[in-house]
Amino acid sequence: MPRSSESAARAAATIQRPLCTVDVVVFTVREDQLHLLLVRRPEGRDEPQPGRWALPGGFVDVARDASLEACAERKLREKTGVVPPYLEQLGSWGDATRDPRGWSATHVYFTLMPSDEIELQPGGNAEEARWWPVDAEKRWPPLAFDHRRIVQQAVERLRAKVEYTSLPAYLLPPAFTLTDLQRGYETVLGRPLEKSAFRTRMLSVDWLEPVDRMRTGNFRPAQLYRVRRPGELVFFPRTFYAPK
Amino acid sequence: MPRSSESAARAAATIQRPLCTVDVVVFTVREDQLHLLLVRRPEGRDEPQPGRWALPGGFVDVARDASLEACAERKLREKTGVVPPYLEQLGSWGDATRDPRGWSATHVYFTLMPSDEIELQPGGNAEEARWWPVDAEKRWPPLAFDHRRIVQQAVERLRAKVEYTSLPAYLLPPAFTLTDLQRGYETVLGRPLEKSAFRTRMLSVDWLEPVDRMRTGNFRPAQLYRVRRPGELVFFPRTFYAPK
DNA sequence: TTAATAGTGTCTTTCAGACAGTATATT
DNA sequence: AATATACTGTCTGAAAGACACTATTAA
Repeated sequence: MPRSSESAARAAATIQRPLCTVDVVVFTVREDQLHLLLVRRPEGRDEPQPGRWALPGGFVDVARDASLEACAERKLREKTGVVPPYLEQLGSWGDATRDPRGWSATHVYFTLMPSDEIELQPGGNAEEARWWPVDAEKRWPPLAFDHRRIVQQAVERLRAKVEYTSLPAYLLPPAFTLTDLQRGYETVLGRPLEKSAFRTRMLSVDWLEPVDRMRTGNFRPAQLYRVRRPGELVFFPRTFYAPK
Repeated sequence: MPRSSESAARAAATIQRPLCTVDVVVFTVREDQLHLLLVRRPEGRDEPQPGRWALPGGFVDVARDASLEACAERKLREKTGVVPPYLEQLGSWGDATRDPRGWSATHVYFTLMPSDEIELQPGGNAEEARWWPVDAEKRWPPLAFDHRRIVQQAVERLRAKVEYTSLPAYLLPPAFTLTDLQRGYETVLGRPLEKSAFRTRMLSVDWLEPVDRMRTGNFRPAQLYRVRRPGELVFFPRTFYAPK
């Protein structure tokens, strides 16, 4: 990969290397609203953007992290104590000015998880970690670095992909009803879906299996389902129609 | 982004940084076949993978490259002399073992271009640059690093996206007929599409405009079209149906 | 006039939207 | 029995597949 005029060994040894970080956008649903996780940066006077809210993340540690994805999983474990059921790379942002410490590239992953699994773990330095509603962007705090732009892209990608994939299943506990699942979709998309078409779509692809338990308590019991192959993503042949 | 126990300044200064590279997957169509561009790595004895075929790319140069994307554009200019009409980030691959020189992260972009615009520019060191047909994977040379895997992902992404976007327009010269465009789609997808449905789809979204010229020469003249907003990508509401 | 390519029309199929109707539990 | 929620059926509509048909040029 070095240009032919460079000696590779020299280039690898001497070329100035950008900073290399990983950030994670964590989505969940609480109280029928899509939320994402932000953490407060420490206040130390050597810190850039002290006290600002930011995506959970940090430097790749070449000694501990086998790969970018492993690094994302570590950051996530440190903040939420959870091994993500689904982790997708959103993209990379790298340029000379996004971080005052120098040319830096961040590698962003996103994940979805049921909120009741999560116990937020404040970092050793009394960092806060908090859920913020995705809508109500006006009321977000100012974000560190270019994280606002990154979050916007993540939300865009999530919404686009929910139109034709099984992504919202990862917002739910292992067993759920079709109504739960539909509410998951509707919460992410921010619009109602038609019940009959929704159920036909979900059951026409063989990715759910009924568990032999029903959800009871509220009037007529409902069939509980679970995902056949957790970790995989299912693609539907069309997007939901946009409403008129 | 550093862990709270670390001083940011110290971390930025002392943490060992991964190598940071950019690679580009360049697609084109020649003789009704999808091709991609590979370059031969130099033979110098300090070079890893000497003489192997690889994606065009190389180290990010923090002094010259304003961003990852700018770096991709530079690599491309050096190899093909072309400013890409479309450039999309495919993803990043970073781990401890993919490059013998150390922990490295590569940032991969892909692009499509009409092949007649391109004059391959061998590097100063008599590197070769060559087009390879995407099918006939068996007859590819062994690729350097993890580039085979990356190429496979790029092809997958391209084919998936062609099902519901206007991507193949970037394989064509600025003015083209609907038949040309259909052939572009068919070449990428490797299967025939139905003419009537294809034309209806293309014209139902307002992204093409007729130029007041016809393609003549071969029997009945055909209307030439151009893309209304070059650089943009159009999304169609459905994928083409998979054939039975 | 024929060959070859450009372009249209018609019928079927697939699947989502709309919405009404039936089913089964709790109270 | 009333009610709330679970689930199904039927009709419509949008866009793709299949394929036949018409249109316009060069030779």
